[in-house]
Amino acid sequence: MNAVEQVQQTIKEALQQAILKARLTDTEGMPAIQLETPRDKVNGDYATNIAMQLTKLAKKPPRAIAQEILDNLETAGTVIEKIEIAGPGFMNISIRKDYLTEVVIAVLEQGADYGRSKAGGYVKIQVEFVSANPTGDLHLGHARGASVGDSLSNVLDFAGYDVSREYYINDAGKQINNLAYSIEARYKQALGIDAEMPEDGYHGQDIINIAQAQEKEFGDALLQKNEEERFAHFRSYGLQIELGKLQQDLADFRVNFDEWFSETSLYENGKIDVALNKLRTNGHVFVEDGATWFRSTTFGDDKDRVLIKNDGTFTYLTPDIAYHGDKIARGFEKLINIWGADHHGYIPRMKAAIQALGNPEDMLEVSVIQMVQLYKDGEKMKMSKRTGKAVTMRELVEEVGLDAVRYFFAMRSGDSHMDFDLDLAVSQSNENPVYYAQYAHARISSILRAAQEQGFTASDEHLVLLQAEKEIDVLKKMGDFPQVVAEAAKHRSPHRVATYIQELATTFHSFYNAEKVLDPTNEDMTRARIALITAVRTTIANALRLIGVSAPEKM
RNA sequence: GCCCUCGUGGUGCAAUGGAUAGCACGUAAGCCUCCGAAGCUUAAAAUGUGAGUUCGAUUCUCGCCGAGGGCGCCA
Repeated sequence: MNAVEQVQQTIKEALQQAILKARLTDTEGMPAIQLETPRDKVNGDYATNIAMQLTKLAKKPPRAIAQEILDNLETAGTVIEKIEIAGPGFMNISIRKDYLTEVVIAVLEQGADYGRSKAGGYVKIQVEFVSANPTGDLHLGHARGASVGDSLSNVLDFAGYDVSREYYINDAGKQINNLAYSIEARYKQALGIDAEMPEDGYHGQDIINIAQAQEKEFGDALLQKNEEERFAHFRSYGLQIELGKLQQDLADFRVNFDEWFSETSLYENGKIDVALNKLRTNGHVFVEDGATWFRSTTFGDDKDRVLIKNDGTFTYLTPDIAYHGDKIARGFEKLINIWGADHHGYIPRMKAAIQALGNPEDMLEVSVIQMVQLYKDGEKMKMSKRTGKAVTMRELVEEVGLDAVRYFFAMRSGDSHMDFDLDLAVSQSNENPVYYAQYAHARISSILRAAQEQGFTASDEHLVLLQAEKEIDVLKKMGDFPQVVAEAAKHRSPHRVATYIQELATTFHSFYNAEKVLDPTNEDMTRARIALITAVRTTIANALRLIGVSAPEKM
């Protein structure tokens, strides 16, 4: 517990004591006391709506309850400087100014860990995201999914969850066969043979490149192999290349996974049968029209789903159920899947499967990431000019820059349909929001460099001097960070961190314009302010790190 | 037709059921002999619509209107 949390804890305990003393409820009925930071600072440093929450229990109007709490509250000698009733029954609390500066000490002590908390209780949680088929390049939508998934994972980790990031490789189904056939066709074409692409083939440039590389390496030698061998070769080779490319693209996007889980391994380890048997044992499977079905309607799906087709092969659902069964068997208490909006119709059957395997429905959470629309020159732009295909993640990063892409996706809630303004993201000017936060970090770095040259050092001995309005604003905003992270984790909304970064940068810039940090005529104040801005820089860097954006010392 | 997501200033987005609805772009007016003006200050401008639940609704429920997505023994 850092210094700020201790202050909050002290206030909560004092309120609880007062409530008990006033006999408004007993220990059993005591609601959790929420301290929020009021929007408007005339309403104090903290506010609580506890009096409103107690209306039902105490059967009195909120303001009367608030008054009774006040009458029984011991404030002498505590951090509470002032407490008053406001509006419909809020209790606004001002704390002694010398306690506000505790946050600076907390940040300087915790450094890169400032903002970390135990809010998540170390629940074992798995986040599965991207999971694009290894049959081509990642595109725009994957970039958003990767950004949101990675940011969410970072936030969960920081908020005290035990997080694992996982990518599910669809390396077993029909699409991989199509990949192999597509490479084969391109290979033949590279040899000058008239070959037709398969009906559901992949027409991307990457496939042509792979085939041409094969032609260079083997000439026509692969034609000598029998069809089965050649197919197996293209299949495994294509998979290796495509997967390697995915991994590289994601690493370059600052997204790293703990586990790359192969669909094929489910077949090899017999896990599909394990899952099917469990569904059968639990009575959720039936046979009809020559197919084997999962009675998902038992769990609210709008129709039952085929598991084994009448040709004896599995539908895509079957290994997916086995996969989720395996996740649970590995001990995860919570599964979060991040899916594109085009898969959202799949949620009810997957949730049904989770339940059919004997688990609570809410064990699986699916975050749906809505579509991204690129705009350039005010016009909708779906296709890449270069390739005529959907814009790839790599192209987007090349054009816009990694930080801007990560920031733009991190800014938005995943469930909002998003318009990505390419001109704004590309612009290297004050119009671009990513620079705003980075600029604050660079600016502080610059001041600290100057401080060092002039022989100033930080000191936490004179923090009490930080009394100016803008300084108080910065202190309070900085103190909010751990709670912001915890809330972002709880609501699975990493974009709240981006919103926070914006706010913290604003309070800093505003402070900067109002007060001079380096002042040779006031060394104590200077040293206190250096401590303050050092803490701000750490907080901004930590927050930027959570959303995968760099914190530059110079720009 | 059924299901899901979303409707907030001119535009793009925020807001655990709480106080005077935030931010950015754009618009208008100011601020650098001074630590980085990619900054600051000020102004105008918004909850699609109709009911309901509640002390209190941008938030929850239902209807309507609008946008996107999904409804396969494809993945």
